[in-house]
Amino acid sequence: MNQPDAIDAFSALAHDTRLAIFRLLVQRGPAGTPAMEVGRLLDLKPSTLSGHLATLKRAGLVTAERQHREILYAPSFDAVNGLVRFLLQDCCGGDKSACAGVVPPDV
Amino acid sequence: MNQPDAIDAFSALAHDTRLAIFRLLVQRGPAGTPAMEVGRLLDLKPSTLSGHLATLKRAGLVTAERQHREILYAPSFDAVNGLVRFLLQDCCGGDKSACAGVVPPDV
DNA sequence: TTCATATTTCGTAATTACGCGAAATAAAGG
DNA sequence: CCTTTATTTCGCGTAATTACGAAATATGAA
Repeated sequence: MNQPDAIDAFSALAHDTRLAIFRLLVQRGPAGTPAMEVGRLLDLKPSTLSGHLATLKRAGLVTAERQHREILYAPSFDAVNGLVRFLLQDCCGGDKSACAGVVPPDV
Repeated sequence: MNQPDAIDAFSALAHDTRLAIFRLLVQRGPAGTPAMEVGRLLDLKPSTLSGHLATLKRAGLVTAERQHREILYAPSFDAVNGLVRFLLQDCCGGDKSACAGVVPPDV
């Protein structure tokens, strides 16, 4: 993870509708959810939905796979982990004891 | 954590300079870093720095404490944890086995 | 108080993001 | 091929964000 990619990811999540989409995909699980179903559940116009899904995909936060007529979207947990690791990189000047308990041990 | 607060936090991080400031504070540790030193290290004008620090503080990502003449800024690790928990809430429809290993166990 | 240091507020101009209607494109079934 | 379903692209008007100079404010030292 690098700074520009992290900014793309945070920008993607910094939006009411996109954040709702991502959290919905998280709750639906790694098998993926059809775009149309996302739009139906969140009451989004097709063009608006398409733009937001494209933004999330470009940011690496979701993956897309065509299944017959529909496109299934699934969240990327690796992306979330990468973001957190990037945020907390070299935490506390290497003094792990300073932030033990509040930071995952593998950062 | 709720949706509007999460959006404020992600918006705050979705900016080149603010992300650099936050990561610098993380690396400096919980004792805090004077605003002026942040500005010196990242080469920021006072008004620009002030605005960005205020944004990060409003988003709950950093804390500020006056120490003599300076204001010490420190990162909030709790805020990061809260964001991640919010993002991954009710992951995979409650089927923890679906995302074991990629998601912290306490989400 | 007087001065120097540290930080915030305000105004402005340039840039970018936003939703969504309409039209175009893609894929699969009949 | 033709139709239906699913998704994307384009264009427009609107709204929010940005950096930063200049001035104001706050704090502590002399």
